[in-house]
Amino acid sequence: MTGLRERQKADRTRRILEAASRLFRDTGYGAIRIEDIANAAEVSVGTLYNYFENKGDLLLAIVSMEVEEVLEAGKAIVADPPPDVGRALATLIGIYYDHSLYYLSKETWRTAMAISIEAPGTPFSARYTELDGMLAQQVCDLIVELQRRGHVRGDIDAPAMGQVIFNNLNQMFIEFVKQDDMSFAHLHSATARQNAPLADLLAAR
Amino acid sequence: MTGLRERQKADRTRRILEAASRLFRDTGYGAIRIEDIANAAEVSVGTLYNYFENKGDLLLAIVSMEVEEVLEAGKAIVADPPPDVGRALATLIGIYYDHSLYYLSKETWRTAMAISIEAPGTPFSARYTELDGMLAQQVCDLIVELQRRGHVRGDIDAPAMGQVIFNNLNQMFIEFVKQDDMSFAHLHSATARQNAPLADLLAAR
DNA sequence: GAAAAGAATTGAGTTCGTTCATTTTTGAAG
DNA sequence: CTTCAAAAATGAACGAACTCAATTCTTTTC
Repeated sequence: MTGLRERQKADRTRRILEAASRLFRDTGYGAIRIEDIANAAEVSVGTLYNYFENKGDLLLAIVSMEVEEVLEAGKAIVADPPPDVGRALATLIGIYYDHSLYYLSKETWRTAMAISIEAPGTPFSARYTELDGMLAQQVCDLIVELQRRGHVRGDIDAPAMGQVIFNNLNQMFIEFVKQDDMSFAHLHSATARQNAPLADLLAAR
Repeated sequence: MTGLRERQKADRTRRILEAASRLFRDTGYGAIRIEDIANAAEVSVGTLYNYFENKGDLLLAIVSMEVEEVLEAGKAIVADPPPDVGRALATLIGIYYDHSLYYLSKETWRTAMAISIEAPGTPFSARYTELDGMLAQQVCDLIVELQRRGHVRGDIDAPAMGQVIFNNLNQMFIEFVKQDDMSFAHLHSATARQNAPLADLLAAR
């Protein structure tokens, strides 16, 4: 049976997440005070801190939900990838990049990534890091799938190469959000150039 | 002529940097208050803010000095690298990694990297980012030098591959500082495994 | 259904980074 | 040496994240 206490808890969590999500999106993480979120969610400041360790952890809870979506979207590519390695990688990475700025601004990404590095022990920071690992795993899975289909050399160390490719796209994404004037097009082309020799290495001849 | 005002300015900068460096090292960035640094440096809080934009920028000024040392140390390797690509990369990366924890703790690195992502516009954040770019350039330089000596294929896109290798080691370093229980040995071996296929790709036959 | 136990909420208080109006110091000009 | 303007230093005040002792609400027990 679902008790009153349990229902109220779930409802408060939802209200806090929705309020924070909307306020962060509309006005930016830095400009919103905890009190603003608490008011909008109709809870007290103290209660908010019963649900989330701190302001940063609340942000990472929101960001994690977005990453979960990206991960889900990536599954389709891994399940049925283009036969060309370069094309397959570009498609998967394209999904990652294109989803990223749909809900979250560069400023929000900067804050989220900064927090995940600075405070890795917090619950949703751990969750975010875990999801990051799952994205890396997905790149590895793509390579393995292409190996299975004979489009990638069988003697390639898929986990190692997948990690390298993921680390590179991750770092490029950091550069991208660090520079407000860097365009999506530039991010895509820079990553494509870097992936070209790697795709060449992977490709079965 | 070097006026009094100029000398006092340089002296205050030095005192602030030395005080902050010592206090951050001894007690950790988070535990030290601006007031503590100001007291130790024998300046007022307001004065400290005339010299550094904020607490984070002061930390990045300190960290940047360490990165400058690493960059300097790397020059020797680029000037006279081992002929084997894998060995050459491992040597250069070894210098980067080994220097890193000599003066600065994992906690300090986490904070510094977080700040450089979150507040990229601050003076010493920009300096730190610039130095990071110079490290990446150094990896590229190493590859070019090995190309020149005939130990790396001439048709390799050195800037692209150098960037990939640097981005990977950078990201691995982030993972390293995020996990307090991750050892140096693990960092080295993971990076070595990832670099193996890349070295293979680069090597002239 | 009353009462006790336990769980969760509350908001005033604390702490610390940062600001800025005022004061002090320095260098230049007469 | 005195005066003046510009530069720099100062620390009290401010704002926002976070805490915690007191209070209120749920659940359980008899």
